[in-house]
Amino acid sequence: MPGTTQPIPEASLRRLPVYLRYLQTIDSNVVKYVSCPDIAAHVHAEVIQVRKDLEAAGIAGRPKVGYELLKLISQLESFLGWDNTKDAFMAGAGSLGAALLGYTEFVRCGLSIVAAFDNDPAKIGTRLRGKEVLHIDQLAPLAQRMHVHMGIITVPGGAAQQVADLMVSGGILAIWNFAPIRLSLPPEIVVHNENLYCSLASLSQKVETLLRQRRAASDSAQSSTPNAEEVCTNEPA
Amino acid sequence: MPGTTQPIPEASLRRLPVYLRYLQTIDSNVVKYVSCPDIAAHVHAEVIQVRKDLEAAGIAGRPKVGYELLKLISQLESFLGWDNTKDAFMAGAGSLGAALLGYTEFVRCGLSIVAAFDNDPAKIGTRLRGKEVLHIDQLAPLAQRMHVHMGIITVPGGAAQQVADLMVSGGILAIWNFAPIRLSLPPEIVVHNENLYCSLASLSQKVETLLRQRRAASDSAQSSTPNAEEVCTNEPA
DNA sequence: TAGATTGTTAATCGATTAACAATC
DNA sequence: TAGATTGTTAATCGATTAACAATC
Repeated sequence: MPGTTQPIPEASLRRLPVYLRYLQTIDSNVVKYVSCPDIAAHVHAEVIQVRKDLEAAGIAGRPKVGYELLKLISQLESFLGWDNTKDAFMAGAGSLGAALLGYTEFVRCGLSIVAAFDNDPAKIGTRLRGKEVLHIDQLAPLAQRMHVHMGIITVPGGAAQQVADLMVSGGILAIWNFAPIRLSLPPEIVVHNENLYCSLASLSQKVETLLRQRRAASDSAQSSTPNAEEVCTNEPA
Repeated sequence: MPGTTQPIPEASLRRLPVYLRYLQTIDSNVVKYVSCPDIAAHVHAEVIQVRKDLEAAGIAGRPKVGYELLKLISQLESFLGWDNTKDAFMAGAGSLGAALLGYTEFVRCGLSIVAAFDNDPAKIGTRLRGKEVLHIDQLAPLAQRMHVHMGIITVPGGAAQQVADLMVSGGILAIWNFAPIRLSLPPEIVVHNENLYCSLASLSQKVETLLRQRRAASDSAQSSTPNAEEVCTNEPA
């Protein structure tokens, strides 16, 4: 069916910016074409995976030649939506909010955080990393008036659902949620959860396993049965 | 082979803390047993997925009865390594570092950030959220002396590899990396990358797709061919 | 006993990997 | 032409989902 494009796998999607970042380091005056083997070697990935990911992004190359560097970069940026910057409102003017405003590269990735919102009277009217901090009540009406479609939630878990509802009522279409709760939202809203507790679980479980194996190894070493097991849980990246 | 346990899928691992969080909200004086259907209903997951995840964590229940609440909680905590707290050193005393120190719940998840390290003379000797900020040169020797096995990297990308090498030299076994670069480390080191650009890519691509469909829909509406497509890219949790 | 839940095995689905043809 | 790379199809692998038996 024309117009019905296969959605790209999440895993591929998350690898594309890694490729893009490498491509952007290449001097386009010297190098005109890049190949999948070249990209793969530099980002420590498999050649086939790179090619499949580009294919999934709807990007084609030329056999034997490869991909035109500048064209590939712009195709990736376009696919990711990084070529036209979207304004975003951030709810929560705490330290996490400050940290996110410190990611100056976000604007090169199509994201411009234009203002922060909080309910702390002491913060209203101040500036956080140069951005105005407004009262949370203004979020919805301002989002509507300024046609802001992206929201970032850095408030505590207890306030996140309320804030998310405000965002939706203001016409926000996509939410980057850093609060460690599951948001209940209309299905058409795009939500990306950045739950650090889930990440920590992954990390700490692996460490725990590692430490247990170490203990087991040293125990068996003491009982003169050395059989330390090699462990490799390093992430591809 | 006895002792050779199947590693749990990453996806299952990331769901376990969600179940655990729900279980911890239950009054153990009232409820003694919980079932997969119950958990699934509360965390908006599938019953089979919950059961399979628990099975993957090596946790067994009793047919018809379910899982003993307090036992299940402690089994999950034990599996995740959240029952014995590990000390961690954090490299980078910036706003992201401050934000992470603000996650007071981390200690309940087995992670205690005991000190921060930086190379900015203005920061050395100060305190960040009550934690001492020491010179980065002290990280390796102190890690060794204090038997700290976990490291958190919140420094800029350019300094991350250097800092990671320091950590490894100090005997650190696991690294939670918030710098947007791929670290080259010995394979036995456990690394978890928290690359926000990858997350942003995922989010912005979906938003871009959504906006394009909207435009296409409104265009075709103008040309009297209304066929707006419903889109649902909401994440499970 | 009946019904609800876990345990276990099989089927499905999708992502990754492999193999080979097409191309420059 | 030969060789390297992309394009395309098939095979593999693993996670998810389904089905049904075992259990209390």
